[in-house]
Order: sequence, then C-alpha cells, then structure tokens
Amino acid sequence: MDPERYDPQQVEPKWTAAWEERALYRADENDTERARFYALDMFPYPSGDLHMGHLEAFAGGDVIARLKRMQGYNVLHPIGWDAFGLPAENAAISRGIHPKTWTRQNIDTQRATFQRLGISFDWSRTFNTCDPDYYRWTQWIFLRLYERGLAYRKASPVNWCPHDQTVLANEQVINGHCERCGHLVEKRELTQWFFRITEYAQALLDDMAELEDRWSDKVLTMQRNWIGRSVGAYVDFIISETGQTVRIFTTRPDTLYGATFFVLAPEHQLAEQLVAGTEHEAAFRRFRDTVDRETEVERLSTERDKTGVFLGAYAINPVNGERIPVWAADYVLLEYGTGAIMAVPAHDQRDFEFARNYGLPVRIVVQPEGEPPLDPGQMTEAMGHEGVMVNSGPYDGIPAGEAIRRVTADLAAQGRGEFAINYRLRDWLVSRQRYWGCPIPIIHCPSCGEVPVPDDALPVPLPDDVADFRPKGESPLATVSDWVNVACPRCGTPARRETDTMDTFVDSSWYFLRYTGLDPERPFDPDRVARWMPVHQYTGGIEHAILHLLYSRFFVKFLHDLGLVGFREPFRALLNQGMVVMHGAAMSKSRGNLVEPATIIDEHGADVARLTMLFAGPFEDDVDWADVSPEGMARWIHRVWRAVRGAADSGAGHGGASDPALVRHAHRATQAVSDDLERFRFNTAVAKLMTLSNDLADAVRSGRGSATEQRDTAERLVLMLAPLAPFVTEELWHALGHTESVHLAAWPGYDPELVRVERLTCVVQVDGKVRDRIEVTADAGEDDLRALALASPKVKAALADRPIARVITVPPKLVNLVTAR
RNA sequence: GCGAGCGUGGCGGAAUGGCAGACGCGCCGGGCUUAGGACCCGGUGGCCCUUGGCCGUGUGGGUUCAAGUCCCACCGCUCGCACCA
Repeated sequence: MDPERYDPQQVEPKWTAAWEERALYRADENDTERARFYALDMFPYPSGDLHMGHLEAFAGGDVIARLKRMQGYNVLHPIGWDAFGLPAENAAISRGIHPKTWTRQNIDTQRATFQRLGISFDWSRTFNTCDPDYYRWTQWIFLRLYERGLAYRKASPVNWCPHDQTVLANEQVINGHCERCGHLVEKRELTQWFFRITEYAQALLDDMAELEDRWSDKVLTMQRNWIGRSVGAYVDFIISETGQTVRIFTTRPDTLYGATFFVLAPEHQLAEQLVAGTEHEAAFRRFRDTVDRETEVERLSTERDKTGVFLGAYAINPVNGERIPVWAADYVLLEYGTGAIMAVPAHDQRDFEFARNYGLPVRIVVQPEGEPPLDPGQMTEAMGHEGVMVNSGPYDGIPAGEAIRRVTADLAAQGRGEFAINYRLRDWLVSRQRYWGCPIPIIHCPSCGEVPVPDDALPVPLPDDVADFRPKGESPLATVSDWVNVACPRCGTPARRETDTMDTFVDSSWYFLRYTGLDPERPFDPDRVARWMPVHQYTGGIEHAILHLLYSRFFVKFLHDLGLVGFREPFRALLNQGMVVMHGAAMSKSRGNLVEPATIIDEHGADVARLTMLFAGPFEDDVDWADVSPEGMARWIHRVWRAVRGAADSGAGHGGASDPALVRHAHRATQAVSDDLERFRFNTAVAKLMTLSNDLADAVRSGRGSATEQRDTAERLVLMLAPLAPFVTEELWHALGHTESVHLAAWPGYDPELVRVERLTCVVQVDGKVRDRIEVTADAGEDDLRALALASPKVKAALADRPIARVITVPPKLVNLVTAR
C-alpha cells in the first residue's frame, strides 16, 4: 500500500496547466458526428473575486458539462463576464480608479480562480460585455428594436434611486427599495428610454408551455405572476358635468350595478381638470401634496388607511344611467389599467375599506348561493366569491360568472365597452444616467429629432477620459464635449449624442448567442446558433428568476421575429442552485463572515472545495457554510487515493479470490450514480461513491476480489468521480496506467445482469410490524414467500395461534400476514 | 392578505406508499504513536425487564394490510408577490 499522502497543492496546478495546453475542453465546431450539448452557466459580475455562491453554481454546472463530455457529446461550456454596471462603477468610484481598470483586474482574478477550480471552460470564446467588440452588437440590437418601434422614449413617472442617481426598471425595485444599494426609491417624471416588452406579454406567457418540467414551477410561477395577465373589460363612463368619456378596466363587469362611486388615481389628468376653479380645488391640492411626499412604500402599504378626496363631479354608469360621485384616492394606480376604476364596495375589499372610511354606500349585487342573504350594514368585508346576481336589472338571477360574459357582450354591442386583457408587466426602462454602461446609439438633432446612429458607424464608443464618474442625475458622458457634440448623420448640422447608457441587463440578454462564435461581422452567426442552441442546460441563481430570464426570453422572441434565430425560447432547461449563507445570514465583508473559494482551495484544494459544496445537500437548496465540513471531504479524497492506489498495486499480485459481491456493487453503483448525476442529485451521487470507495478500500485491505475485479472497481470509481473532482481523478487515472486524460474517457456502462438483484432480504410482517427477515431469491413468487413466512418460528410466535385473515405479498420484498381483528 | 414550498437524530441530509435515519459531520471507545487536532478500526435516534422488545419523521384526524411519503385541519418556518381594480 502506498503510504504517500495525496497533495492537491502539487497535483492540481500541474493538471490545470496540462489541460490548458491541450485545450482539452474546447468545443468542436467541425465535428458533425457527435450530438451537441450547450451547458451554460450564468456569467459573473466582476466585482471582486468569486464568492461561495459562484463556487456552488459553477461546480454544479461543471459536473453537467464534464458528464456530458464523457457521455460522448460535443460540449460547449463557455464563460465570459457581465462587465458593465453599477456595482463595478460604485466600487471604482470609492477606490478612485477607472471602472475599466478595476473591472479588468477583477476579471483576471476571477479567471485565475476559475482555472484553479478546474472548471472545464472553453476559453477560446470568452468575452466581456464592456469590450467594444461586444457592445457594438448590443447597440446593433438596440437599433433593430428602435426600427420596429420597440425601443422608444417617453416621459412618465419612473423609479428614481436618489443614492445611485439613476432611474431603475420596475424589476429592479424590491419592496420600494433599490435592488443594488437598498435606498428608498422615489417617483420622478422623466423622459426615458423603454423597450416595449409588453408587446410580448402574451408570448412570454404562452411559450412557458415549452418550459414546463424543465424549469422549476417556482420560476415559472414567478414569471407568470410578474406578467400578471387579467381578463376583464373596459367600460366607458361619462362625466356628467363635462360630457367626457372616461374608460375604466374591471375584471368584474358583472358587478357594474354595485358601483357606488368612481375613483381616479391622484396623478390622473382628469382629476386636475375636474377641480380646476372649483371649491374642491384646495382640498385636492392638499391631498396631492401629501400623496406626492409619500414614498412608494408608504403609499403601497396595504396596512395603511386608504385616503382620498371628492372631486365635486359625477360619473354616469352606462348600465343604469346612475350618477355616482368621482373621487381621487391613493389606492388607485395611474400606471395600471386606465388609472380609473369603478368602485364596488360590496364585492371588492379595497373599495369596501374606502367606502367605510368615507361613509359611501355599499350595494350588494351578488348573493352567495345556499346561504342567508348578505346585509350591507352587517358586512365586515367585501364578498368576493361566486354567487347569483341581484339588484342588477335584466341580469338578476343568473350566476355571476355568466353575467361577466353577458354584461361585457351587451356593453360592446352598445359601444360602451369591450372585452379586455390587462397585464401587470410594464415596458422595460433601459436608460441609465450613469457612465459604466453601453452607450445608447442615438443622436439628438435640433432639426431631425431622434436620429439612430447608422450601423456602419457602430460602435458608439464609451469614452475613457471622463473627468468625474460620480453620479449627478445626468450621465457623466454629458461632460465629454468632443464625444457629445457630433454632426447629425441625417442633415449634418451640429447635434448631440444621447448621454444615457443602457441597463446592464440589456448586455446580458443576448450574451449566450455570442458564445457560439465571436463573429467579427455580426452579433452571431445564425448557422452556428442553429447548431448549438437553444441552451440544453442553463445553471444559475434563483435571483434571476424574473429579471435576466424574462429579458432574455423577450430578446430571443424578438430575434426570432427578425428571422435571426429559429427558436422562441433560449434556455431549454434551467437549474437554480440555492444560496450560500453563513449561520443563516448572507455572507458579506461587513458582517465578517465572508469565506472565499480561494481560501478553501488554499487550504484543501479545488476538488475538496467542489465536493464540499456538491455534498452539502440538494443542489437547489440553500447551503449554510457553518454546517459543512471540507475536512470530511479531504479525508474521503485521501481514502479514495489510498484505495485506488492499492487496487492499482494489486495488479502486481496482491489480489485475492474472486468476489462477485464487489463486482455487483461496482455495477450497481454505476447505474445509481449515472442516474443521480443525470438528475442533478450530486449529494446522493457522492454518498454512493463514498460507499463504493469504502467497499473497495475494505476489499483491498482484506484481499477480497481478484486483482482484475479490484482494478475494474477502482476504474469505475475514478471515472464516476471525475466530473465532480477532476484533479485527483486525473492523477489516479494516470496512476492506473492510462496515458490519455480521464476527462476524455467514456462514461462507464454497466452489465444489467450484474445490476439485477439475485438474493435479497424479504421482510415478514404480522399486522404491519416486522417480525422476521428471510433470505430469498429474486424470483421468489407469492406462494414461496407465503410458505417461507408461515414456516418462520418468529412469525409463529408473533401469531400466537391467531387465525390469518389475509396475506399481502409484494414479491420479493415483503410479506404481511394480517390477522382477523 | 394572496401564491408556492418545507417541517426526519446533536448537525447537513437519505428513503418508486413496503425494514425510517443511507452517506458525511460531530461525539464516544479502541488501535498506532514519545506525542497528536495525522492515520486506521469499531460504536452512535430514544426508552426498557437489554437473547429480545416498545416508542419514534411538527400537532390532531383520515385513507390503507402498510403512511416520513397520500387526503383534511391546525401550528411553525422559508421564499415570491403585495392596494394590479
């Protein structure tokens, strides 16, 4: 036996260099034989070195890539960097160095850590989104969107982060706070660039059918909720005083007869008009001031009382001609629907609360079936469920569900409304008043207006020499006069460039296409894309459940409509790793609980770092680093090392007599581990490999199994461990006498005959309690089992002469004797 | 409030409705050592009258020959959305 200890610090760098030199993990563009497999990991932000979350994600993604490679696929496993963006910029500002310098440094650091970790990337097609060769094509896609009216500029109330001094997309506002810095977000009326993602709302919902079972329900549900489709009707009310038509959206047109007031969002222009010059103007102004001063969080809190003011006007209900008072109230949002609602307090909880606060009438128009009729005076909450129409003229007596259809149809026939679908999804606000991003390729000309930069003038470069990167509410690019001032591409008169940059999520919405080949002439080569995509397996954090994944899906649908890609969904299957925390809290420098992958590699080596993460629990669950033990993994690697070396030596004559049990274990483990890895059950795969290595170690120690059997078991162990721990397995593979890399070896198969169980323990129960265990052959039938069970002395004792009422047999695993009771 | 998910030893976690606790950590005992926080071997859910038996998967009910697993109610935790009409 080899007493020498396995030393990862010596072995790992050797193989990193060897793999690099041989370009072992390069995808083969010319191979037409092997099936292709695109294994993609979400590319990282270069803000410092890789963290533990990266370790888990990339370890998992690498197991998939390596497994597929061994299974004979032509694997594309690329990496790049999402290099633009606020975090990089903020860090650069606080350190007083250029964002580009800081970003490049971090990329170098992360690249080195990836290589130390032994992640099997194809380094020949790496890129950063801040390279002009990349963002040139981001701009190109922007212009395609612009041409089709899907990129546009408009003034609207937008989310503004006072700390980062920039606007944010709806998706980047978490509970009223900035996703990045955590500051309270304000609403500001600003002119900004948007992508018309709402155009694709229905397609984004419909195409999810393709993703069922291959994306988690959690992510699909989150996306569905985010898009927020609701079906209802537009209904036109008429303002009694002015004769203006005001359209509302409702999902409950059946309750139209129960509308007792009408509400406009405080910011609604009509509210302003209605009170102008009336006795209600002063009260309305005070109300608006209060609302404007409130933060989004305060205003949107459901805890807080709903407030509003009467506007002195009345709206005419189209179904019954009734005049109902028009109010402005803070619980109605300008951005959703039409910014105006009919209020039906009897059947809508929000309207109910508002009506109670202001003494407005409650009129029931749907009565629950089979229950005593509701009394408005006794109600403590709105009645939102099914029932039968009452107080509703011609609709009385019909079920509410049917009334929805009939009322809508009748209104449509009279031209006073129509069937409607509304989405919660808003257009994607993509402009940012910051420096470190992709410039928007538009020029503002005093005579031509907005003029797109011609394709042949791309890229619009991001200038390096900016005096001050600090945020001031306007992009720092505005201060670079020789960049800003250009001739209009259309008429040649002096014009100004757009100074806003694009949201980083624009950069990451198409990067996966560019990995198919760094095409100098185009964003990507459609033929290559057709060969590699859609991505077979995408791995990354659940935090991108909405943002990145929704935006990427939108981009691909758009590119599909342009005829550039032949599919509508970019990621065929999605795997989300859990978060890595420390004592239940997120790791961070300020908490002082930060553990970095580099530290673990220094201490125990990359294999141990990878295995520790993979064994910690199910891949999709959170990992608490405080609960895991790299030491245990280091011990196991060492045991594997000794056992495999021992088996290799037994070729020199140390093997013993043949042991069919060892052979069967090896084949059964091959089946089980293959199955586990295929289903991303890395933790149980490791457990089964541990059991196998323990058995092998015991066999080697006690001379069990022939030299060939020990060796075959050792080879299976090494092959199956290779995707998880690439370094020690490469070393052992060579120790076993192979000269080619284990990572190019074929994944082991198994003999079905050996996997099949021959003899096993059958459990004998009496009334469901285990009373004996008997050895049986796998082909034992019901009669055999019954006879063996009845012959057991232990069973006889347990039965104590009671008659057997029933015998349940599950051959060959179980017999249950049920006595009469 | 709405939606989704989860509750199993001291800990992380295993378990197609069919022997609960695989595998590992930790701990205990032993070996090897001048010594070890190295390495090796063994033990380790609780309780008992200790050959053997009883109890045990958040709580209470149910279905079943059989429930951690399926159904109902409740308690607790986590995540997502949150005045979306």
